[in-house]
Amino acid sequence: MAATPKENLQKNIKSFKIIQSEVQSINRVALSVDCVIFGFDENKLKVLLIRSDLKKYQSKWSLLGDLVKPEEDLDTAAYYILKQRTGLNDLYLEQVHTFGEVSRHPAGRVVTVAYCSLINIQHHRLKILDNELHWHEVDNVTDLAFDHQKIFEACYSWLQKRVQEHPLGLSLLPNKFSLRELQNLYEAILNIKLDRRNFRKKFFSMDFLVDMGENEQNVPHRPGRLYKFDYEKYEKKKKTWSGIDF
Amino acid sequence: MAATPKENLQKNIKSFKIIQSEVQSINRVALSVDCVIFGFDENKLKVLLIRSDLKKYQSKWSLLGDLVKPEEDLDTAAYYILKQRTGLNDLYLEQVHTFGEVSRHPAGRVVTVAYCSLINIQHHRLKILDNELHWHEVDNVTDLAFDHQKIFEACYSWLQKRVQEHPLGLSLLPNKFSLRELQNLYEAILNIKLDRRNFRKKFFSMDFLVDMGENEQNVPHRPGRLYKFDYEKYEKKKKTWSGIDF
DNA sequence: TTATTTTGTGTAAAATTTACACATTACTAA
DNA sequence: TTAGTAATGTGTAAATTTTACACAAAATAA
Repeated sequence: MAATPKENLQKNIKSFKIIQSEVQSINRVALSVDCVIFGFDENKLKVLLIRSDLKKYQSKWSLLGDLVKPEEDLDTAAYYILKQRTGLNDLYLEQVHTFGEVSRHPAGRVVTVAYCSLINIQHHRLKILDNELHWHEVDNVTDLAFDHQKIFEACYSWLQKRVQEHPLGLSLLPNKFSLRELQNLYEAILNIKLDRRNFRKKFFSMDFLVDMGENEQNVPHRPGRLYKFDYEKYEKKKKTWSGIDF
Repeated sequence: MAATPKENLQKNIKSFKIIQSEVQSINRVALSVDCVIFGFDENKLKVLLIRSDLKKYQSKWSLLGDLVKPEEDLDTAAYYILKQRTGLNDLYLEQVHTFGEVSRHPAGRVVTVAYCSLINIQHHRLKILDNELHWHEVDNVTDLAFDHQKIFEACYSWLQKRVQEHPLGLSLLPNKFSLRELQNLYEAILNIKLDRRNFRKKFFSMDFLVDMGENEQNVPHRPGRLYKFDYEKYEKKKKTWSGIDF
């Protein structure tokens, strides 16, 4: 059934005109941010979870999140959660996706913006350990509260793709790292084995690693060279064309 | 200054516990979706814009968007805008990013979720033409209303990256297309020139093009072969590893 | 029938990716 | 001190992919 011209006009007006009265009216929803915080320890990729304290999700694990306040930017809200828990410092944070299914949250309509963060577990000791906050191996993460499993998996997939084209993964390592550590990191994130010689060749040829002139300490075998990543150089060189391929 | 244990506890409780009273309280914001709708015509990449009718943004162009209703999924809201304007049909829609700066909208706090859509201009005639709704060449898009310029540019960059790894661009073409049309499309989106022979070789080697056994009609020169894209085959073959490179 | 325009095709060179093995270094334990 | 252990560091050949590039064939228009 075709709409009358009048109906069309009404639709039309609603569709592009966001006016103050509507913004202030009941057309509002609660907005939260949820952070998928990755760490790397014992050659395992880990994620930071907390015990949900909603009865409905009793005993289930959940991501760290909070409501966004009306006077708070989204990114700010996400940083705040990280700061609270880990004490901030050169951490990597990026928005991944927004989840807005009507009934995703038991307390009512809550739209959540998912952020992915990568932190170095050694450098950032956890600050508040209530509710059993701790690191979980990603392989063991199942059955999270709410739709957090879905959010977690979206962020994990995002990370696996993203580390292949961007050096964000290095945020999981100490500033000085050996090539073996770097390779372990990639193998853990991507869940594959890589050839050691080709991995080195690849990274050296990208030419972003700076030789620190130091070796590893306290390893029960020949120590590896330590490098740092030259982010400045990387920023200058960013490439836009990588070829059509799917 | 360090927080007291009590302060810490309060922070902590706030940080993971989203309770009903909070959801229903003033901790709410208006939520909108904005669609960056791309089309392809006359070998140019185009985007669908409407004239803003807010006085503050008089004479400026803006994206198509609307408030999300409390009982409406995000994706649904985005689809609805497209349906309204173009009459729906096999269109491509994907969420790109959420923009939530506190003062991005003059009517108050409005967080907006940006979607990118690709439609075939021939197949979808515009339905409602008020407010000078029409297609603009992407090169001429400047100075949009609100933060829409930023949103547009984010979606355009996203598209340029995305077409290199996903066949979404084909949504901009008719079902049957020639390789020249396909190449023109890629050249328009990426704003580069591609070698014709290598472009064909690449696409044929991916092996997703199905020869329709037909040729172009009514061209003033040798007509090209027509192909369609085999999405099913593509879905089966999706690859996960493309190699570290940045 | 001739001129014009665009399609369709192959090959050689360069660059990149892959597979693969052995000597070196440092620590540990006898 | 010496032998064993465990990981580092390195090069090359083959395979694959990417790039650069030119000419004959097909259809239309004059």
